[in-house]
Amino acid sequence: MAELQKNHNPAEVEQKWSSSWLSDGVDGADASSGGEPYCIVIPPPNVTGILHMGHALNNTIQDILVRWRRMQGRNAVWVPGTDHAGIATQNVVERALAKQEGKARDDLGRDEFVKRVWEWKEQYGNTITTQLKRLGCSCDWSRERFTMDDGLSNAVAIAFVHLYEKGLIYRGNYIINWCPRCRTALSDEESEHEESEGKLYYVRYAFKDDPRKYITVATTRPETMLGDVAVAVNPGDGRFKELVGKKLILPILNRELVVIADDFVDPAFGTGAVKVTPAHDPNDFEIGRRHDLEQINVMNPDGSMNEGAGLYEGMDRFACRDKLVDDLTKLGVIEKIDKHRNAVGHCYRCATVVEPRLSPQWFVKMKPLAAPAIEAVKQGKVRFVPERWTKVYLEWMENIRDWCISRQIWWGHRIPVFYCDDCGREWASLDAAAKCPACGSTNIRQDEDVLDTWFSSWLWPFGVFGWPEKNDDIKFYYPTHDLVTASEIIFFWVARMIMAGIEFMGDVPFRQVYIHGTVRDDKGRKMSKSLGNSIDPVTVIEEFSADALRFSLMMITATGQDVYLSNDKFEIGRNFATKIWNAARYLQMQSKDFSFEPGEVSFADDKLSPDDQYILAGLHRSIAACNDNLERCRFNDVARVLYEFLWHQYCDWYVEYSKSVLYGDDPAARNRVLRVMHHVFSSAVKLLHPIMPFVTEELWHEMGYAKSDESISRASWPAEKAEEDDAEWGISRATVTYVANKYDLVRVGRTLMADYNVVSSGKVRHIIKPATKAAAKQLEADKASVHALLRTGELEIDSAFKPAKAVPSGVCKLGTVYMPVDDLIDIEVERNRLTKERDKIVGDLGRVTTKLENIDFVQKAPAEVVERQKVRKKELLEKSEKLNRMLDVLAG
RNA sequence: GGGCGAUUAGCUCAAUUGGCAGAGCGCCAGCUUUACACGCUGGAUGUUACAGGUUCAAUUCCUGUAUCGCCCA
Repeated sequence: MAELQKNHNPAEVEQKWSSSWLSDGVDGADASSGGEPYCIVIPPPNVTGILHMGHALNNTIQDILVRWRRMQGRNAVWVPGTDHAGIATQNVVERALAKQEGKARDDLGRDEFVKRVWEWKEQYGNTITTQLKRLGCSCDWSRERFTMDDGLSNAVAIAFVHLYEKGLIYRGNYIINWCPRCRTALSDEESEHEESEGKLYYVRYAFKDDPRKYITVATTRPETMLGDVAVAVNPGDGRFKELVGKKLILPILNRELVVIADDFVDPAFGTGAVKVTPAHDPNDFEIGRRHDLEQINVMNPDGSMNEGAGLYEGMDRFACRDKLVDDLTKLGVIEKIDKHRNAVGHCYRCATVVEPRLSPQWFVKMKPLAAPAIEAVKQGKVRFVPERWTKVYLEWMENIRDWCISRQIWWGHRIPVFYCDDCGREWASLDAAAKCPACGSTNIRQDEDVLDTWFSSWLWPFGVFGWPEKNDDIKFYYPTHDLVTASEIIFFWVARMIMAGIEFMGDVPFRQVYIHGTVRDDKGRKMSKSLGNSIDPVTVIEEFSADALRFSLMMITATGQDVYLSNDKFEIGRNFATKIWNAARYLQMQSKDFSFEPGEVSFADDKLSPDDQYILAGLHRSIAACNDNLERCRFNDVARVLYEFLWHQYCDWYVEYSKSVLYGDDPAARNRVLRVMHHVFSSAVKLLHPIMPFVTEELWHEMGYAKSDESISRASWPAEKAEEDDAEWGISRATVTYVANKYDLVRVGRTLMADYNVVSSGKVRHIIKPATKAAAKQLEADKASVHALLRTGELEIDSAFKPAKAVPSGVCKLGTVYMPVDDLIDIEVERNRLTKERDKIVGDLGRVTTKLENIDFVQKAPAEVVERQKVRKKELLEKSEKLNRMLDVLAG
C-alpha cells in the first residue's frame, strides 16, 4: 500500500476518476446481461443549458439512486441526453446571428438557419453534459440521446401520425398564448402568470340613437377595443335589461357595436358591462362564437398594431395603449382609471407579456389521453414522493385543456402534415410524398410549423430506447423505475409522459416520481441570473469539490422541501471528505504489515472487545438505516446517518479506542482491531459511495480494497444485518449498552478535567467507583479502553472508594467518577456544580414521579412506556442520592 | 378566489407510529493529544408562531388566527 498524501486533493482525484470511468465505461449497462433491471431516464436538460444548482440537486439524487442500485447488484442504467429546446435554442442562435453578422433568420432562409442551429449545437451543445460528468453522474454515456436525433425524430413523427389518424390531433382557429418577441404560439403551461399592478380603464361607449347616453365598460387592455364588436351584459342584470339589442358606437373607430346578453358576464366586476373582442381574448372568443360575432384582429405577430387599428397602425401595443388612452381622454370618454392587480401571462422563455391571439394552430385533444393516466395514478401504478403531489397532478389532469403543440419557429420537429393546393386534401405522413394521394397533383406542401419541444420529451422514457422498435432494451428496461424532477415540471412533462407511456407503450413510463424542492438563496429567493444570486455549481466544484457539493446538498435538503443555499454550506461536505481521508491515512499507517480483503468477513471466531462489538453493531444499524432511507428517498437522512456514524462513532470513539490496542504489544489484539477497522471502514466507504463517488473511489483503490482494480461502483453493497444477527459474531445487546454507558462515563471524566482546567497536565488521576458489581466487572475487564478514552494520567477502579475530603466528581449510570486534584479544588465551585446538577435531576425526578402517580397514565399508556418511566425513575433516584452524598462530603 | 407548503436554538434545518425536543454552522472556554486546526475536548442556548380542542401524554392529531412562500384560476 502506497502511503496516502497528507491532504486530499479533490481537483486531481476527481479529474482522474472522471476520465477513468468514462474510458472504462464502468457506468454502462446492457440488457443482455440480464438480472433485475433498474432504470432512470434523465430529465433532459436544454441543450443551451449550463449547469445550475437545480441540476446539481436533481442529478445528484439520480446518481445516488442509480449507484446504490448498481452496487446492490441490479442491472442499473441511467440514460442521459439533452432536449433541443426549440424556442430557447432558436433565440440563442438568432441573437448570435444578429450580433455577429447583423442578420435575421429570414435573411438566411429556413434550411440555412436550421443548419446554423445544428452547427451551434455541435459546438456548444455539450456544455451541460460535460458539467454533469464533472458532477460525477454515472450515466451510461454510450446511450446519450438528443430529442432531435434520428431515432427520437422518428418517434415524434410516428406519435403524431398515430394521434392524427386517431382523431386526437386537430387544427383550428383559436385564441392561443402568443409571444410577440419569439413570434410563436405557446401552450398554456408556457405562459407564466405573474401578478402585477395594472390599471382598469373605464370607457364610455355612446348609444347610436342617443349619443348623450352611454354604457361604461371596464378593461385592462384598452388597445384591444379597436377589435371590439359588441358589449355584453349578464341576462339577469336588471340594470341593462332594456338595453340588450341596442346599438353603440365605438369611440375613435366609430364602429357600430351591438349590446348582447351572455351568462359569462359577471355583474359584479367593473360596471357589469364588458367589451367583446373575439380575436383578442379567450372569453370574448367564446362569447363571439355563441353570438356569431365577427373576429377582428388588430395586431401583427410582433405585437404592433395592424391596419385594423386605423391610425394606430404600426405602433407597438403598449405605445398604442398610451396614445389611445390619451386620445380617449381628449374625447372625454374615459370615466376613470382605477388601480388594478391582475395576473398577466409572460413567456417562459423570454418573459415578454403574452398576447392572447386568434390564430390557426394544432392541438392535441387531451381528455381521452388523460382519463387512463388519471386512473393509473389513482391505482398506484405511479407513486409520487412526497405523496401530496398526487393531488396536484390529479387536479390538473381532471381539468386538463387541449394542448397547443404548433410553434411558429424553425428549430424543431416539423409537423408531418401535408396539403394539396389543387384538391385541398390534408394528410399526415411519415415521409414526404411526391404527390397528393387524392388527386395525384405535385402541387403539395408541408405544414410550416414545428412541434412543441415537450411533444418530443413526453416520448423520452421509451423514445431513448429506440421506440417503436421492440428491441431487447425496451423490453428489459421499460417501464423505468424512478423519475426525479422538480415540481415545476409536473404539468409540462411528468403528466404528459404518463399519458404518452400509456397511449404508446400500453404501460406507465415509471413507477415512482420523486419531486425534490427548489434551490433558493439564503434569503429564500429563487436563484436566477437576473437577481444575480445564483451559486454556480462549477465554481463550487472548483472551490470545494464535486463530492463536497453533492454531500452538502444532500445533508441540507429535507425531503421535498426547498433548499436554502449559501456558499459556506459546502464546507460541510469538504470537511467531511477531509475527515474521512485522514481516518484512512491513520488506518493505513497502522496497516504497514497487514493486508485486508473486503468481502465475506466473519468475526465469529474472534473474541470481540466491547468497543469492537459496539462499532460493528453501529455499522449494522447504519447499513439498515441507509437502505431504509434510500428506499424512501430520504437522502438527507442517508447523509446524516453516514456523517454521524463515520465521524461521531467511528472516528470519535473507535479510532481513539484502537490507539490503546495498536500502540500496545498484543499482536492478536492488533490483528483483530485492524480487521474490525478495515471491515467497518471499507463498508462505510461503500455506503458513502453513492453520495461521494470520487473520494470513495480513490480510497477504495488507495486502501487496497479494489480487487483487480475494479471500481467501487461495482463492489457489492454491504449486506444488511438485523439486531438478532449480531449474536453470530458474539455481539451482545448488553455489551453494546454497556459501551454507550461507558462513553457517558468517559464524558463525565473529561468534563471534570475541562472544568478544572487540567486537560493536558498529564498528572491527573481518575477513580471510578462502579455503581454495581456487574459494572465493576465490566469496567475492570475493559480498563485499558476506558483509560485511553479518558486520556487521564492514572485510572483506578475501586468499588470501596470513599473520598476522605472534597474531591471533584461526577455521576453516571456505571458509577461515580472522582478526580482528586490536591490544592486545586475550590469547594464553593464544586458545590455549585453539584447542586446545579442535583437540582436538575430532582426536577426530572419530580416530573417522572408525577407521571407515575397518575393512575390514568399507568392504566392507559402502553406497558412498555410505563416500564421505561419506572426504570428512569430508579436511575434518577440513584443519581440524586449519589449527588446528595457527594454534597455531604463537601459539607463535611 | 381555490389548493399546497412552511413557522422548532442566533442562522439553516431534523425529530419515523403521539412517549426524555436533536444536528450542522455560529457562539463561549480550553487544547502544537503521536490521522485530521477543513481538527480535538468541554460548555451555553428553546413559551416548538399564536389561541383553543382531543388525549394519561401533543413539535406530532383536530379547529381557528397570523405571517411568509409556491401552484392554479
